[in-house]
Amino acid sequence: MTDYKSTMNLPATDFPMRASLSQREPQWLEKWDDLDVHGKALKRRAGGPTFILHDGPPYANGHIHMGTAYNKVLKDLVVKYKTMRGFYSPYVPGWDCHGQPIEHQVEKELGPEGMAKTTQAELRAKCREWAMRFVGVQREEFKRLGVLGDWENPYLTLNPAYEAGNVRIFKKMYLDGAIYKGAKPIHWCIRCHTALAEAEIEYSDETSESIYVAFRFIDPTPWDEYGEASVLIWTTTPWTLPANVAVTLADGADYVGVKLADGRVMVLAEELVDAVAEVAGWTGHEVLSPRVKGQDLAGLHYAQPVHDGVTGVIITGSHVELTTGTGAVHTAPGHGEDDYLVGQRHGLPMPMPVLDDGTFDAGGGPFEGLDVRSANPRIIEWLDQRGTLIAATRISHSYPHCWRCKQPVIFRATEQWFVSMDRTGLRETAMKAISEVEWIPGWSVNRISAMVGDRPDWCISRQRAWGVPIPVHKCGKCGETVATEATFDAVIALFETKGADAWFTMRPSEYLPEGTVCPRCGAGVDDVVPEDDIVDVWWESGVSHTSVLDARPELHRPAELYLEGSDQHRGWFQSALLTSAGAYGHAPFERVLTHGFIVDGEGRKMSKSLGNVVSPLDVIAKSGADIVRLWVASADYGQDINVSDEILDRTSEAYRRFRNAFRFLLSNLSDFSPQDAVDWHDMPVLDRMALVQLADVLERVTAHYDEWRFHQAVRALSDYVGELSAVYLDVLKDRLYADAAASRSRRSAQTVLARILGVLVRVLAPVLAFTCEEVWEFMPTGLRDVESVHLSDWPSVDVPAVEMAELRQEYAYLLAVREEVTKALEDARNEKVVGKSQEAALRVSVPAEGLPALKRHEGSGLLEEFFIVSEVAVAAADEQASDGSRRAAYVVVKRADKEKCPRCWNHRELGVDPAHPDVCERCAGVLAASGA
RNA sequence: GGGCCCGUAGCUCAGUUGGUUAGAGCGCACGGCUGAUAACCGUGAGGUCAGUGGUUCGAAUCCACUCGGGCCCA
Repeated sequence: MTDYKSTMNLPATDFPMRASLSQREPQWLEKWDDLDVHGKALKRRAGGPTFILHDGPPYANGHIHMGTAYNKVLKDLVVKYKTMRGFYSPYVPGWDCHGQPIEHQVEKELGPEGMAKTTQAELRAKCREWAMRFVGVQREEFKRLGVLGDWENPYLTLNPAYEAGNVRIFKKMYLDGAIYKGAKPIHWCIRCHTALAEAEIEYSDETSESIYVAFRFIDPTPWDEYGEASVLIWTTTPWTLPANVAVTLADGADYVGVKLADGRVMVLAEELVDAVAEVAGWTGHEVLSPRVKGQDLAGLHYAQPVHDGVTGVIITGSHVELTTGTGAVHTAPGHGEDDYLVGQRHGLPMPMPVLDDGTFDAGGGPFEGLDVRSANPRIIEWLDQRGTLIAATRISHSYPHCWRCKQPVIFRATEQWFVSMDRTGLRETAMKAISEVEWIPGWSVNRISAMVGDRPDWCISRQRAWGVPIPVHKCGKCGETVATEATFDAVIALFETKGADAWFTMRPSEYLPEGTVCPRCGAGVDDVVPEDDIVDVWWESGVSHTSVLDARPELHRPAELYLEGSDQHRGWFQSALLTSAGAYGHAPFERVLTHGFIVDGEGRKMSKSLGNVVSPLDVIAKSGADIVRLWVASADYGQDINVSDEILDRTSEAYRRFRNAFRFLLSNLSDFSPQDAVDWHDMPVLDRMALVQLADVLERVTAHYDEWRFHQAVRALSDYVGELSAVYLDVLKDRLYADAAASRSRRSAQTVLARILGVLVRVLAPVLAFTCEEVWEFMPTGLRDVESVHLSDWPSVDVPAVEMAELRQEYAYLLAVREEVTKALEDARNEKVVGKSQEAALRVSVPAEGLPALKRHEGSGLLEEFFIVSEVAVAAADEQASDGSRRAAYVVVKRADKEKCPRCWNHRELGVDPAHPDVCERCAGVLAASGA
């Protein structure tokens, strides 16, 4: 038998079936670098509509993780899509470079001795070095993910111009009266004389005093008829009693009086009476009526337990627990977070009798001069002598300690700087700004509104070294704040030229205007000293709308989009919103997209202890960045996003399907160029149907992208490619392989394949950034108009609109019939009647309503082609299925009685052409034309 | 403890204003093909829609509670 294989147009391409992404991707990175794809894309879009996605700066410490990778890829997806749609969409990545974690790392590296020898300026230099190192590390890692942007010129919060932006906003808000100096309790180490951040605290068990103290009421109470009433409090920090100003009760809880054996009445939460009685060793006590709700006792006054002649007040709060203690919480706003917040809400004073070194000043009353720890037993003894100590024991509990000296830390109010939410109406302005922003997904607006709606004033000062100074001065003589438009402008100029480092090395007289004087005592510029504190890093990153969006000519404020994880409702979204609302009166973004957090396959957070951490770097090394990108695009970011080995395996399988489809398309276009294209009206109806399908899927996918539903776009494409492989591509093989290479029928098929390829490679490019570039390189040169797929335009498919509906309907009908055919073929296969479908001859019976649609194709070859069988006879169905249901078709399968053509493998009449007696008529024609 | 949110087949996702037997793709099982071949095609088995209780003629969909999970607070 002659070998006909060589006479066929079998698929041919060098596009590898195996992706080997981890090896091949770097090659495309190089190409993009060489071409400057991001820059070129921007030039192509210059003058067009803009779409600014403003990057939220990740912290420049450590390697990237799944969360940062996810976020960056999602951003890149948006930028690539918008760029293809014709938007001028520059992407300027940024890093958050200041802050306690870096300072802490550097300090740990230096060790205590090294720290002692290091000046603040030197420490800052080391912090800068550290930050820059990780900017470099993360930059390479983000680039490796295929993220395009201005990597050579990112924004860094430590750049002088950026630092100056902080001062611009501060100046505006300070001069408006929104920024004030107040006090707030923070963790304080009395041995190191320093403030501690949460990360600098180590918790360990500690034995503490546990005392119950009676605060005598001076207002009438519901229990007065039984004796002298007191509210009974419990505390483990007796030394905070001199700072007591209130007692907080639980709102809805019931309180009762308890008459003790000695006749006094103690007021406490009813459900804790038994527990307290046991600890205090009460016997013969009596629970008195009435039972009163916490809120009904609010406003009563009692005698301050330490200071004679001073009173405290009963208030209520939601933080009061009824599991331990008495349900009546001793409240000293200067000594605890809850106490501070509840104090703020009730407008309580905040006495702070403890000095830097932990000793009491005059506010400590009888304990002045003692340090807080040695004061404890003295206070207990003193209370006992006064008769107000009801019980005293000791308990062991977890207590915070200083990471440096391992000593217990205390909560102590210190002077801090605040942004007021209400003095200048910032809360109102911000709430209005929120309402003008598009929040995606929709629930996101609830979250940000709730947070801004009831957040306390923003404490923006930190007692650290590595950051941007609070840009005000104080009078060295009287302590008054020195901050005017002129001093702010001088600081802005200083930071812009020399950076914030100059704050720590220069004297104010070197950069402040000569005429600067203290507004209170009139001291001159030589007596002015700079503020020690630095600004909260959230403030710093927040002002990027000014330091970056306003500062860079290619960007603008407000940005079209901020896109971050949902934790940023508390973080960057809010700090950006508040600083922008405070300075400009509106939001810095037009819309905000938030995504969920990365969790493992079971939905639990990733942690080292659970051993479920997946690193993007490992995935890149094992499977490639495109797998990461496809995983990102496939997930619904509206909720938490799962990742696990299994999920990534599934992602790789989905990837392979796309890749194989690309390979098939490429391999059948190796001899095709645009001038071979066949016009719409010269195309077989199947090809026109395929183009309608393509137009439909493109429309769906575009809508999904436009509505930020990337996973739906990927799904639509995946479904499309699946059906394409199963139906159209499978059907086309006969024409592609067996018809004459340059025949109109084959060229028509190729025309459609080329359009499909052109659409797929473009619409998938934002997701499969590397693979689509690879495909681009393998496409016939006539099919690509630019050097890189990432420079190309979003595709369109031109199909005569009037014909679409009919073609769509007819295709749907043919497909329904085809489904019955495949089922029947499967049955026949199981009966060993046929193997491959080409061995089959069908009789297809259809109900009357479908008959004309099918009948008119009978004998044209279309049905045989579409079902991939050798013969189709169409008949009217007069029967119904045995179960009474109506099917689209009833199919009888027989083995084709004609012989198999050795060339095209269809069963046809052979030898019609005596010149080629072995083969069927079609193949004979092809052979004759090619001169074989 | 509070605020916002999530829980549909092994995996990723659809399920329109509550309306027949809850869908798809992948995976899996079985089969076909060997001219997309570490591919391709077909058939099939998988779900008490987290649970419980309500509202309703009817609930995956509305309400309440419980369980599990996430972020942010405390």
